[in-house]
Amino acid sequence: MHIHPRHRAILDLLEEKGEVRVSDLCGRFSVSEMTIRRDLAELERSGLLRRIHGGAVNARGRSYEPPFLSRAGAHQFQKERIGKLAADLIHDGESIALDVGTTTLEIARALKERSNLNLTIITASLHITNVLANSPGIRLIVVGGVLRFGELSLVGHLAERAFREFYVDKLFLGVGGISLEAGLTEFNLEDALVKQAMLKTAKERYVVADSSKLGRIAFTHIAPLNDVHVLITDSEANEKVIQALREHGLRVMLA
Amino acid sequence: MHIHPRHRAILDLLEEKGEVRVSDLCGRFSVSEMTIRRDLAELERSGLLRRIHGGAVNARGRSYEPPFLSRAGAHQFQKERIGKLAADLIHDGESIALDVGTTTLEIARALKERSNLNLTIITASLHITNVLANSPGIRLIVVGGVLRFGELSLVGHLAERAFREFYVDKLFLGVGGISLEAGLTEFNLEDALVKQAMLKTAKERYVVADSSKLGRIAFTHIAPLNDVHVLITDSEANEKVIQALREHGLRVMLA
DNA sequence: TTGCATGCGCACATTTTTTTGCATTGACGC
DNA sequence: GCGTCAATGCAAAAAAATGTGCGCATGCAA
Repeated sequence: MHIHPRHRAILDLLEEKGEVRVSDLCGRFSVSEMTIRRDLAELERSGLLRRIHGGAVNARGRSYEPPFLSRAGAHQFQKERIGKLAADLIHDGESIALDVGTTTLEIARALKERSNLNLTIITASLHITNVLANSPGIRLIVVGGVLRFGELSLVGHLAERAFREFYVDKLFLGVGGISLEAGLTEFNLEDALVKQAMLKTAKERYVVADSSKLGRIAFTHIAPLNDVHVLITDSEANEKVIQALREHGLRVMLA
Repeated sequence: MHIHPRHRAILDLLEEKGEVRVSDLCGRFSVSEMTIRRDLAELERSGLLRRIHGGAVNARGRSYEPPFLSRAGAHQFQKERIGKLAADLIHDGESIALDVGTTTLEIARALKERSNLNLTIITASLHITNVLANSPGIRLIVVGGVLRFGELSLVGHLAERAFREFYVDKLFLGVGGISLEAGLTEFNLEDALVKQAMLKTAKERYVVADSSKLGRIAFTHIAPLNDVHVLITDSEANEKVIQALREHGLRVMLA
């Protein structure tokens, strides 16, 4: 990729100060504010910084997170964008299944931001439950099961059966990998079984996966690609891979 | 999600001091009180702090809603003693059902302290789940259900059915009231239904109730006194009431 | 009770920043 | 020379952040 020297300089400044302002940068580089905004927008798309009103801050070191929620640092920014886009697809009154995972957790966070939304949400993730607890307007159904440490996900026959009993408008599924050859795959067998159950009961089925998951094959098979309708990923994704997935009949949305 | 540096600074201050005031913050950041109020409102919506009159306090650590917290304060010492005593009755290898409530939560906390204990615990309380998550040796089964705000308890047919499917060695039940006339009673109907389901599947059935619950009658009937074997309460309890309960065949333990 | 002080939050005004559409520039290849 | 294309600038419109005025609630002291 051809990197603009100004971009490099902006990132250096950001590294040094932690925060930069549009008004400051345009003077420093003798360009218009418009140009700086475009620069920042592009750098933000690459996940190298985060835009704020009037400037930008370092993408790393966002520290005010509730401690009990572990942030998966990797591709965090892409996940947030995916989460936001997914949340925007959800309409008032719908019933939604939210899978376990850091990307789906971002959907939950984005949903919490949107108020006056009446939703029924079913999930096997206690992280998501903790985020959405006490959100007015959201009726939260937690499936039962054995608690899997770390992920705080519920697995086992209680979980699988619970999903079989509810029919939802939309499912947002997280995966360990998605590829043409192996379809949807996952690292943990028990989680995979739950995912299979989820897939059976949803009208519209979305996979959310940041670009690092594309083309990757994890340990267990979940389902063939055809079982889902839409993939939501981020704009860093390799174009050829996306094209191939589209030709396979999958609708792909870029966040 | 907004990354406003001021938000970040407010949270840092909060972390340091434990409490911040609107009037102080608006001077510190040279903005109007209105702006600070808006900031605090937004941060509260994200669950990062708790608003109080004139300012905000840290929400981290014990991160949940007022109703539960305020109730947790009452008779806290007694509850801790009861929890400790109950936990001491639990032996390695047993399976345990832990009911929803502040007293049973203390049992969970006491259990977490005791290491090298292999247990299977089933519960409908997300507070308890959060306490016991990642405790080595404890296999945690969470029943499913609809999340009841405030209590963070799971209710409904998923919860009831889950309890019916597991047989446990010991059940520790919390109640809203316990009396000779009305037996075991509870404030919330849905919780009461779940409690009934729990009672059916346990070999040894304990009620934990601090002395303020004795002689009190809450809204719904759970079960007659005969359905439980032991009451664990604190030593503040009225002796006559205890005597009466003992004569009725209930074993009473004082913590 | 009344009056006062404090704090809250809505509605609207103001300021700042961003977005958008379009024009301009200059490098590059033909 | 000339068309193309990416980079840039400009200005109007839109959106976001902030400030101000005002009514309301609460607590406290006269």
